[in-house]
Amino acid sequence: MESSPKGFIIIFALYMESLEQSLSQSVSDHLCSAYDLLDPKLEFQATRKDFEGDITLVLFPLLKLTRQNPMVLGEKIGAYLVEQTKEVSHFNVVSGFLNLTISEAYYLRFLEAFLKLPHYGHIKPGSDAPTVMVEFSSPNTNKPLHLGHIRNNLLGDSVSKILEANGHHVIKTQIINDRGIHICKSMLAWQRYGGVETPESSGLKGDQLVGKYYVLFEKKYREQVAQLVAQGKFEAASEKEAPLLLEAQQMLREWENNDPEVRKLWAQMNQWVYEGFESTYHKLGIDFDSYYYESETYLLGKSIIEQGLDKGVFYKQEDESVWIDLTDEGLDEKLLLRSDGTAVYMTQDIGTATQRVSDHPKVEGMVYTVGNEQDYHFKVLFLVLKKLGYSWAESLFHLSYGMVDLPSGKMKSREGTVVDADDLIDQMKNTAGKIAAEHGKIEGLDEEQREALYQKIGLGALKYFILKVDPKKRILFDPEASVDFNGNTGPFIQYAYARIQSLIRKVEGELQLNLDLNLVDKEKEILKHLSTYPTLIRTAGEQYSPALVANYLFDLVKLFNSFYQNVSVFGEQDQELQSLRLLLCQAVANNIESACGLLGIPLPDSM
RNA sequence: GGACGCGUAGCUCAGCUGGAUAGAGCAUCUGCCUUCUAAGCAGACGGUCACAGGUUCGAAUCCUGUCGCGUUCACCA
Repeated sequence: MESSPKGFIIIFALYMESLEQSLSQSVSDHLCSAYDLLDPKLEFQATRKDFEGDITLVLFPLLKLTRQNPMVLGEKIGAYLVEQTKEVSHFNVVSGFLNLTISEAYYLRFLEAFLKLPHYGHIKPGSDAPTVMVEFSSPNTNKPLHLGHIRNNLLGDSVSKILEANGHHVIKTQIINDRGIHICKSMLAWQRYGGVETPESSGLKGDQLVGKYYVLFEKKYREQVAQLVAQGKFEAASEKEAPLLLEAQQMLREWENNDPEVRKLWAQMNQWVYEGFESTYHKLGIDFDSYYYESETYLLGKSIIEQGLDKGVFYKQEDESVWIDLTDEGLDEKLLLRSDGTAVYMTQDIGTATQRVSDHPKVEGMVYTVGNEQDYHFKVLFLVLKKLGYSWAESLFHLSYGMVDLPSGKMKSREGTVVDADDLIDQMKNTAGKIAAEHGKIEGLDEEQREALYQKIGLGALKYFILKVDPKKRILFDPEASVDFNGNTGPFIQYAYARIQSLIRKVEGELQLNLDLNLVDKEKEILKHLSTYPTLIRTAGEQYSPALVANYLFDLVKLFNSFYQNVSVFGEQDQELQSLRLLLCQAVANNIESACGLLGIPLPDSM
């Protein structure tokens, strides 16, 4: 089994895809010989609910080629398929659509194949599989993570898992913006107004503590400006000359000059922030394989700009600032290095990208998970890297996503409407506990088990809520709606899984699958849906979209619930039918586990 | 103003590489717990797919224009 993962996958993962392929081949053969056509394009689709059949061939595109009317053509192809293939059991033609019914034996064999793999449809990366780096999170180090970061983290993490399921090696990474004036502001405020406070002494998470001083700086700075203006020493317009700000700028220069005192404080405060972030990542169930720090890559960026100047890709203005002209590409001219030689945002990103490739020479692609307000930045970055001639620059992708807005509008720190990540995670967990208690489902669980359960449900609800929306669309985060655990939600998915686990716990002995049984409609619907999973994984990977996985899961669980509530499993007297149903449930549970794994959603065995 | 994105049921969203009568969840209303977990199931109600043209056998889907919302066009990150 281990020896030949590729062959293994082809046999099983493509079981249903091969159905379409083999049908396609048969139809094509028939058309070519009967109508003298060359490789006609065939369009298959799932048969609509209201019609009898499983898979449908659209006849319209073939009418002109064959000069037949739809009824006649459909009858001919249908009859041919029933006679020539063992998969098609019968057919009907309705106004241009040839509906084919697939034999039950085919679905049963599919179920047998499905159960043999723990993650049916996922492709195990071989040793020669391509490596992709996925960058996400990349927070500012001056404030705690908020709801927007949660979307970023969940997207990046899930897309990483989806790419892995598509047979890629994935390196999850971040770029940490640990350099710049904003850090110095927090440092200065801490020095002046805190001095001794640490996470331990204050009981605050490190990121919260540093964030507190960043806010404090802004407050003191505003006060200072106001005071100076009141004293007539100052025009409001020249607020950038205020002593506190000048002091922060002085600190940045000292940092760049490697002043040991400043560097020590900087290292200390950043460490606090990182520890705070890690605790939030841990709560979210997220981790990273590598970290990049702007303080370590911006110099490389500068040297690459120099190389680009030599190559003539960039040009220097009279004031010594460096630019690239992208007007031929329909974009503007873009600054890459300031006139004083210092780095800008772009400089640093160029450095980080090249650093990553030199650290991981096998990297064939990079995904940047960054909000859509930076669409333009990444367009420029990718173009710059291409113009510098890097081969890997051809396979860069900006995983751009929409903002998370509140019913009251945008989150604004000034108005205190920012939804803190830690608070939100805790709230979801509390809500899970409250609802579980209302349902009377926590009897017999000890405190530890309850906590673990609430954690899973709360996190599942949060992740599903965020990931089910198409990444590029903005999300409206309504606290009211987010605590609803009915309908299209994470707990809905988890609940179905828990119900199946409950059934499976009752099973004694080995279950045998008889391939010669009759299926009821609801069983067949589930198998049909399961059969689309491999294609779904591939599409989700191509489109970098966890939302597709979430929608797939929702549809699966709806079908399962309907089956569960209308078809009895243990009430079935026929042992073979009972086994079939239990195995079908097992397959659904396996699939929920695989798909939830891609979304990072944990599953409880009971709830 | 230029560029990019979005506009589908009261609300939140699927569907968008063109295919049959546009689908879900929430909300509202009916039923269903003496049978495997009711965080569920069965059903009802709800639509000018922003608007106007075009492409064709066929358009929510593709093209053009208009309107509305958002983002972006810094020697900020």
